[in-house]
Amino acid sequence: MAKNIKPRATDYSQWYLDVIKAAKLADYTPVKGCMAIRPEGYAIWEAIQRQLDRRFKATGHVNAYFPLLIPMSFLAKEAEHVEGFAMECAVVTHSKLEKGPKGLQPGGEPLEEPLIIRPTSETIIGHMYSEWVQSYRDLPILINQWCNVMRWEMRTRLFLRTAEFLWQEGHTAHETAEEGREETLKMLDVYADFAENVLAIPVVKGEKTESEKFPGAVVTYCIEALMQDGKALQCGTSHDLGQNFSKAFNIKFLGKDQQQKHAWTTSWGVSTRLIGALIMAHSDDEGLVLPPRVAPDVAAIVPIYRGPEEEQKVRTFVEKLVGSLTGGRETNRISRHGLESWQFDPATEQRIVADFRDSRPGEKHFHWEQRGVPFRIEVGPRDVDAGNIVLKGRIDGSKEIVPVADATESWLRAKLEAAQTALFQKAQKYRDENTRMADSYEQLKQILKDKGGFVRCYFKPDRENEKKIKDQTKATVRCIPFEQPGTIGKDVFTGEETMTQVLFATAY
RNA sequence: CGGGGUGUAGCUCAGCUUGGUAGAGCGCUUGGUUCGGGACCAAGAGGUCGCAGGUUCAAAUCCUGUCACCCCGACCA
Repeated sequence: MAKNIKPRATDYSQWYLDVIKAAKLADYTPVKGCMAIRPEGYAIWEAIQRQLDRRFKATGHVNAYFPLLIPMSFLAKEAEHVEGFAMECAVVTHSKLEKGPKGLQPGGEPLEEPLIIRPTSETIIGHMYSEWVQSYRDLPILINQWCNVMRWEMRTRLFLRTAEFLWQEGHTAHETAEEGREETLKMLDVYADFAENVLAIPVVKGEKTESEKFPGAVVTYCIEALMQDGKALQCGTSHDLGQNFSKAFNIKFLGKDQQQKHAWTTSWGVSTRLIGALIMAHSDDEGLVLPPRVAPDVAAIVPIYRGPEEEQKVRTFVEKLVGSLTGGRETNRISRHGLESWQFDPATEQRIVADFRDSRPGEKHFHWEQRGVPFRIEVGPRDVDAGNIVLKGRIDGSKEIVPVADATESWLRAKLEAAQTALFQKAQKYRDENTRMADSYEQLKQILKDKGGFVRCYFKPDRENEKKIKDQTKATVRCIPFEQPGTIGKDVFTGEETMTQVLFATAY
C-alpha cells in the first residue's frame, strides 16, 4: 500500500492532494490560489492540447492570440457578463513601481483607464471582430486561442479551481442564428468525444439552466462527469451567445441583401481542470492512473540486477526489447538521472522509459505506479534466461509473463488500446451505477444524502426553486440532458406536470 | 467577509502548561553492504522558532500587536 497517499475512503480531498503530490503534477506557490504545474503535470496538459488542437483544426478552426489585459470598460458593455465576472477580476491600475516608505509601491499617475486581467476574452475578441467583420464574406470567423486566464476565486483547489488557469477558448462569429447554434453543438460534440475517447471519462451532454449558464450567453451547453466521490464536475462548456456580444461590441456586417446585421457569436472552452477530472475519475489508493492516450510515458521498464555482470546482461536484453517495442524505428535515446527514454510514438511524443537509477527495484515499482504509467515491464536475470518479460498493468493490477518475442510495437499498442477501453468501461460502469432516478423530492434528498452521484428526475427549471433546492441539499441542476424520455412526469419540487428531466448532483 | 485553527530544518511535526545549550521522523549528501514490491549501517549538511515590540539575568516558551497560511461557510471553469 502507498504510505504517502491517504486512502480515498478515509479522506477524499486529502487523497486527491496526495495523488498530485506523489505524481509531482503540481505544487503550491507563494501566490495564493496560483499553482506551479510541474513537468509531469504539464506533459499531460500538452497531450490534452495536442489532441484537442488537432480536433479543432479538423473542424476548420485556426489559432490566434489576444491580449492578457482588457480595458475595464469593455467588461461593462454586456450587462450579464459584468455581473458574472466583476467580482473576481484582478485590476491593473499602475504601470510602474517606485520606492515608498514601506518599500516598493505602485508609482506614477494611475492609468487613465484601469485594465483587467482577462477572466475570459469575449469582450476583447468581440471588439477585434467588430473591426475584422465588414461583409457576410468575412464570416464565419473560427478562431481559438490557448492562453491563461485569471479569476480571483475565494477558495481554490489544485487543477479544479485555481486563480490562474490554462485553457483554450474558441470564439466564432456567424452569419445566422442557425450557424451559431450548429457551431456551439458541434464543439460540444468535439469535447464529449475527446473526454470519452481520450480521457476515458464518460460525460453527459446537456444544457445549463438559466441560473447556471454563462453570463452573457443565450444558451450554455456542457459536458458533465461524475467523480469517484459521487460529486459532479463540469468538464467543458459551449456557449451560444446569440447577438448579445455582437450588439455590445458592434460586430456588424453587410449581408447579401444589402442589410446591416449583427453577427451571431459563440464561445467554448476547456481548462486545466480536465487534469483534475482525470485524477478524480481514474486514480486509486496507489496513486495516479493515466489513460494510455494522455500518458507521457506509456511503459516503464524496471530492470532488476545484482552487480555489474548482471546489469550488463539485463541491459543488453532491455536494448533489444526497446528496439522491438519501438518497431525498429530510429529512436533517439535520452539519458537523464539514470532514466533512459525512447520515443514510442512520433505523433504523440509518447515515450518508453527504462529506469536504471541507482535504487532498489521496489522503490522503482512504486515510483512508476504513483505516476500512473499504464504498464510496467520487469526484466531480471531470470527473465533474460527464460526469454520472458513480466508485464504489470496499472489499471487493473494485472501481472502477465510474456515471451520477449511477442513483445512488439503492435503488441504494446494493442495492450494500450485494451487498457484505454477498460478504463473507460470501468468509469462508465461507476457512472451508470451512480445515476439514480428520483420520483419525489424526499427521494431526491435521500439519494443525495446517502449515495450522492447523479440523480435524474422530472423538474421544470426555475431559478427560485433551484435556489431553494440548493440551500436544502447543496445540489444543483448539472444539466438538462439532451437525452429525454419524451414523456410527462411530475416535477419533484412543485408536483406540476412537465416533460423535462434534469440531472441533479453536488458539484465541484 | 463571518466562524475555527496553525505558524519551529526541504516536508510532517514534538518541545510551550511549569522560561535555562534547538529536537525527532522522512527527505538530502558521502562511504560501505544490499538489490524479484518503499533496504540497512556509519558519518554529515541543513534553523534569525512567521514578523515587531514588551516582561525577564535569560523567551520557541509569558504578554501585546501584526502578518501569513489552512479548514468550514457565502462565490465559482
